[in-house]
Amino acid sequence: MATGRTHRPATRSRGIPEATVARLPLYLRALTALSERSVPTVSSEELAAAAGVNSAKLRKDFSYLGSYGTRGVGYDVEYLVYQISRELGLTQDWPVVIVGIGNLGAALANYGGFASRGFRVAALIDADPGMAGKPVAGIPVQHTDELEKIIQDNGVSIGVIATPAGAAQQVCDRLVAAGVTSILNFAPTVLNVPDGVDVRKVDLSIELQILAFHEQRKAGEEAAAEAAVPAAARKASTDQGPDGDVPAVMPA
Amino acid sequence: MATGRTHRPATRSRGIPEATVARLPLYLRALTALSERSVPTVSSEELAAAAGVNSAKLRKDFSYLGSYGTRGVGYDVEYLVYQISRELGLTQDWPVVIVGIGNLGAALANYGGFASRGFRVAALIDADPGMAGKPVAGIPVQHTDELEKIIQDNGVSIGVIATPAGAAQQVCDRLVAAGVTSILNFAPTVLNVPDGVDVRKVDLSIELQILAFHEQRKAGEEAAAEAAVPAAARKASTDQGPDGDVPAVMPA
DNA sequence: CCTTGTGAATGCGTTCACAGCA
DNA sequence: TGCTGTGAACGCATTCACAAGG
Repeated sequence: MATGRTHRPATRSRGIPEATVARLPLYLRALTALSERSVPTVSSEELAAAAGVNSAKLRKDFSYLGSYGTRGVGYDVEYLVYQISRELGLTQDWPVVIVGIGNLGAALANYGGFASRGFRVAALIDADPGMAGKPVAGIPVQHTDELEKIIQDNGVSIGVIATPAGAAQQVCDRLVAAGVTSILNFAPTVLNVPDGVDVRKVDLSIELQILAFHEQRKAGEEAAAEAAVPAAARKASTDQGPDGDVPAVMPA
Repeated sequence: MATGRTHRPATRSRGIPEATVARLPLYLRALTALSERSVPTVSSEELAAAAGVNSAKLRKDFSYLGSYGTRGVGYDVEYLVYQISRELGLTQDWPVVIVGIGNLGAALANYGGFASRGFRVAALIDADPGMAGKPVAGIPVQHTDELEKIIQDNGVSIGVIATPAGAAQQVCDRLVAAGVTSILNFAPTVLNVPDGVDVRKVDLSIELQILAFHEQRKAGEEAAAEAAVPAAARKASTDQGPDGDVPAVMPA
């Protein structure tokens, strides 16, 4: 993991486990929904169900933030929303640039979930001079030449890369040199970044391949199950081990 | 919990750890690149660098697949490509449907990385009757009414949900009822699925929030560092672990 | 009673370090 | 000699089960 640094720095570490951090946005979303329905309090059991995790995990997660619940009652929805938002740094405004305004970049620019939480699309950047000036999602696309200036003028620290794979590392280098320290990478490439820069990646192709792996195994199991009873000949031939553990890719 | 099986069933488990499975596509991509450059063999060290992991992890990962390397030499690139492809189930063809042809759905339909590995977009489905018949990425959009028929006629087992959050669960239920057993969810919702169905999710907003968390912490550390050492003493770099790896989005 | 908060137990994944083998 | 393959050690995450406390 990019971030999972294990450093034990001088200051009394605030130390929230990475796995917990990754779930906070999930809790926040569930809480926001409750808040909109004006639900005042929620138990760990209920909230866990809404977020798709189990309640013990949720309580443990919250215990890293502090003691925000009331025994015998549950958690105050509004208060928790605030605490988690603050912990995630969503009480401030994060200007974001998107580099690479193709199909995907445009889709990201149009994505509403952006503004909903502290994120603001500060600029769209593309290498195609023909795109310069054209508005996408109401924001004019700017040319790559302006990249450094844009980053600096807007104090951008988070960049989204939606370029073709071939351009990604180069764009990444420029973003980092200009001061970006967090990158969300949609290009199917491994990005090399210096220490102190976080990279998270989203890769459709990888996700599908992981699904295919499990899918294939399910098919093998079916066949094995079918063959198991009828045919007595249990040869060791099929080395395709029928072990039935299909891991939970997600809560649910 | 959807899946989280823990059972240790009869047969001796073929058991490839989930974390390993999630990295196989990464190795495969690096190997494919080497293959295209006609590199015949590669050491664990080199391949690990290309995939952005450390070599011990890579060797351990491969050890779950079998002994495909040669001591003192390394791995045969072509052979490994084949073995990993087979393990991931990419030697067969996976028809996929995309439901929800908005900005994102259209971007996914146009995404080239699909066909490159065993995946084929069998159909595009949208609830808007106005879209029916319109071609996106060369494929005519079909109406949601046809969903069940499409799934069954094409033997689709993998579905991609790119609808608005409000429609996702409903679409998911219909996909599952029609026979889909693997779902890639782009909608910002927790999907409930029966056992035996795998769900992976991709959520832009969550990724950004995780980045924001670390970003905020960096800012805090900077300030703390500045305050801690008023003037001189710039110590030996910032802590930071030795490994410069790149993360993964993974389960959740 | 109820539900939170948390030590303790367990399980999984990563890393280490070296034995085994071309 | 050099690199793979792997047992063992370690560390992180999850789960259990119950004490604490409204």
